Amino acid sequence: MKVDSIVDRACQHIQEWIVTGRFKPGEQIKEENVSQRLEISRPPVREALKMLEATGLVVRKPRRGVFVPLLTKKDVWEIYTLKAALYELVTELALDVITDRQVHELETLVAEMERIVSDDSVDILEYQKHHKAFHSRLMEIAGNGRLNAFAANLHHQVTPFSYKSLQQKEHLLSSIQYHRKIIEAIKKGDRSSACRLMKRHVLDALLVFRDIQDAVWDKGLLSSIVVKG
Amino acid sequence: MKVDSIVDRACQHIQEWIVTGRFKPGEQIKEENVSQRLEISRPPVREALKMLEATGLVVRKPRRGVFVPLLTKKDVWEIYTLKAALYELVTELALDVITDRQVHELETLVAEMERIVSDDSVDILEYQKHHKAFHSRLMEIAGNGRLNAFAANLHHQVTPFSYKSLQQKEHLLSSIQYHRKIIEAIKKGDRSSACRLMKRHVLDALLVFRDIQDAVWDKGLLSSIVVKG
DNA sequence: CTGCTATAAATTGTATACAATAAACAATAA
DNA sequence: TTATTGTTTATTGTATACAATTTATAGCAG
Repeated sequence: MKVDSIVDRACQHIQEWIVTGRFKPGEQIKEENVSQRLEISRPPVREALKMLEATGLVVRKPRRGVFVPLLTKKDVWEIYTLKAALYELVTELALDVITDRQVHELETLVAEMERIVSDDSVDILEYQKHHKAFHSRLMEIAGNGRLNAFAANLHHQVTPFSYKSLQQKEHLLSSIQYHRKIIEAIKKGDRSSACRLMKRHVLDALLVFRDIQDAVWDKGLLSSIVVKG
Repeated sequence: MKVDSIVDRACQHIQEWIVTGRFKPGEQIKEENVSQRLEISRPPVREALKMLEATGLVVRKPRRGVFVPLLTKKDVWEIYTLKAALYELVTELALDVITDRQVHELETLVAEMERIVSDDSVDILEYQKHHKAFHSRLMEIAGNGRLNAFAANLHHQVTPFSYKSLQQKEHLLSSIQYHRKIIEAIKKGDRSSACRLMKRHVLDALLVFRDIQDAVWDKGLLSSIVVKG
């Protein structure tokens, strides 16, 4: 069995702590703190933080330390503009090579999502599992590892802010509609509709983001992204 | 005056050595080698390599060392597929906010490029300077820092392979046509044409890549990207 | 009581030292 | 001659130690 290096494991742990809110946006991540929790020395922790710094998941203030980024409106605009374009590309690439068998797989996942949502007591974690599986599967079909890495990176950058928001029931009802429509478009072979729906699905998450983090938002910025969908 | 940290400078040096071919694809980058050249100790070199590893500019074989990646056909497909989509987005975003003044700036740059190419003894380095300025300026106008970072990353990943090829005179003649047409489309306000031309311009560089690195190519892979432009 | 300065504590940045692993080579046996 | 095994060497992985800088705090002057 292959085990990751200490640095890789440190990287994963820190990333998880950021994404799940154990390290909160704006908070400093102290090297010794991490090294003590993981029972390793500082150098591997530093290397792990350098990797996260290179991907933008943490920011370093020289001689001050590393911090979980606080996103500005501009940052969120950048991330969602990019994310929308990347997911359009995912859809386009996937549709080039998708098989009937794979379409059926995706359809089954959507059906599962619908079943869970229609249930009286919605199991949100279970829903998220299938939702994640849908997008992972589509990404896998698209078959572009770097596209996957970029998309995952952007996702991680916003997750600390939207982690709880996306668990809200209202958001699920909107989300489910998009997946149903996307599947229908795929089955019809309607490429442009599928891509457009995927883009709007991504930007839909942005709207929830705005509802929660109202303070950092104004509508002007949002509309500049959404109008063209 | 603000000076970069030792790690940042090591990062820049190593990156330059890779891009300009001082470290060749497939070659191992030994930590002590770098630390001696830069007259620093190993830890900052390791941290710099970890950053480059996180962005995919080097690959690490555990307990073996870090190496300049050897790209497969699949890698090149991934990179150019993504790069084309990102540059389409650059064009789209830039056209949302570009001013007449800025259009004129770009036009001037293209005019310079045409002048240089039409000259008897083409100064290729001078051409590249303006070519780079054109794309940098457009990226700047688009105003998405993360998009810029992603595009630069992809660019760095292929440059070790196309560094010399792109200095060929034949490629310039094709390149210049695209820029002229792109500017015309922008001036007409023809968004879709501008985006399509930019996409084809990116993929045009891929064709040169194939001509040089013939051994790793077959035409089937190429056409799967290019057809839809 | 407020503001400034100096000192101390905490944290990052860098260097040195040691451990572990894998590659290279040589020696020996089939 | 060739394959295999043991030894050596080179390189990475990790830990410890020290230097430099920044921030917090306490003391003191106004």
